[in-house]
Amino acid sequence: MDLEHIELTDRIYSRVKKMIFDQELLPGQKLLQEKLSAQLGVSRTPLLKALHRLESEMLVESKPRRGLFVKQMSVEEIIDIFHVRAVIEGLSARLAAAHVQNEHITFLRQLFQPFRDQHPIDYTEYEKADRQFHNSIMLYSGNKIIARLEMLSNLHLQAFQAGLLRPPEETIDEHFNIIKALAAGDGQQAEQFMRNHIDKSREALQNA
Amino acid sequence: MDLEHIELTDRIYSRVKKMIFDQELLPGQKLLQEKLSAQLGVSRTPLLKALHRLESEMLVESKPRRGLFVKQMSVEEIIDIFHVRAVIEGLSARLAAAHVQNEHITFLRQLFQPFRDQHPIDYTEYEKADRQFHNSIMLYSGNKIIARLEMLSNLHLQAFQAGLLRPPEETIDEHFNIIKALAAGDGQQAEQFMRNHIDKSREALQNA
DNA sequence: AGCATGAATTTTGAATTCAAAATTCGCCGC
DNA sequence: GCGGCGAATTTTGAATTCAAAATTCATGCT
Repeated sequence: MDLEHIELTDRIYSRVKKMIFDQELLPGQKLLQEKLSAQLGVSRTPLLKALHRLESEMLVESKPRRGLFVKQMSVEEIIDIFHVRAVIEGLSARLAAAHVQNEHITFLRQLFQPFRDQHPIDYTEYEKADRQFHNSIMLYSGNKIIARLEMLSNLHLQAFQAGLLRPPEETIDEHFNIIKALAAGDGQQAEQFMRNHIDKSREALQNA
Repeated sequence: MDLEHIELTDRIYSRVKKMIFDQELLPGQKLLQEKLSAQLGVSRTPLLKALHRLESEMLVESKPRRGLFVKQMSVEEIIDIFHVRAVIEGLSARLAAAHVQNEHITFLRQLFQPFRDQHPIDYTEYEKADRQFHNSIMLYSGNKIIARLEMLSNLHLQAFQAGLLRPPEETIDEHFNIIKALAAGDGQQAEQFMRNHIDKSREALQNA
């Protein structure tokens, strides 16, 4: 019984995901299966499995009989995602408040500490911290279904790169307020703060 | 250019999904790829693609090197799902209130009309109406991401069959109240009613 | 030159084949 | 009779092959 074995598909999945996040594969680009699988040194079978998984995470899009493409998000879709994020992450914050640990709070604080007096703020670094912040709270919720939806908070990359989102200067305090509510174990307030935080970003997007 | 063509995988996907809902394939049961694909008259390739799609919808579970199984939900997981449903469907109701059509309202009302003075209520029929009600409102939200999460409201089947949920007599009025709020275009209230409705079912589940 | 037609090439979707891991089954000792 | 051991069988994960559809390319026509 070989429980250690890591599936080829899983490794390919991670590599392709990274390629998309690193912009080695660009939004809208067609994914030539033969070429990509050759590049990765595997057959089309595990590559396809990985790509279908990414499709379910909305990073890849399939056009039947046409091929698979790196998903290109429209502003409308990003707005839809933000609506969903607001309520899902609001719920996460509420649930997390009930059983968050001290180490968790410390970790969340430390994520944004470097930017408190950094001028100008390194947007790319801040964006990474932001992603970690949101992903962590979803994990701390302890809800397994939310864990599956984590990808929702990884999808606004394009909007961020296009400069469509609010600048760090505007959001950093909101993050600390959420952390405060979590630390106080106040689920209602944590939920409210998180929802407002994400809703404001959506509104910025809608007015852009 | 053959746009009409329906992929084999898609047909297999629908058939297997139906088999699961119809309990031809039982929760926890192992899915023997060779046998199932033979039954369906296809090779393992399109069957596997379909099963992986169902996996992303949480109807099927994969245990690496062990095989694919019809997913068996634990009560904890169902509770997690209800937490998520409450906020997602609450959001759906709020968004739907903004642009719901008269025909939609009529359709929703007509779903529950038969049960108003039916005694005793046919639980199986009511469950179908309930599913349609929730799915419809998610569609009326107009949010494409919510449409992708529709499956969440199709997953409590087991809980229902186990008699763990609230009886129709208790929920029918809640449904009509939601419809009223939608008809009035009151998004806030529609959201509140929907959240309460689903949260109450979750609480019933937690106390069972 | 620009466009339409159709042949050549590429690429996808599906079936088949193959190797490695897991499961089953029968044998043996106790 | 029961439990463990190992060979036979089954099943999975991955590669390869094959057919059908889509795309590209070349040719000839206006």
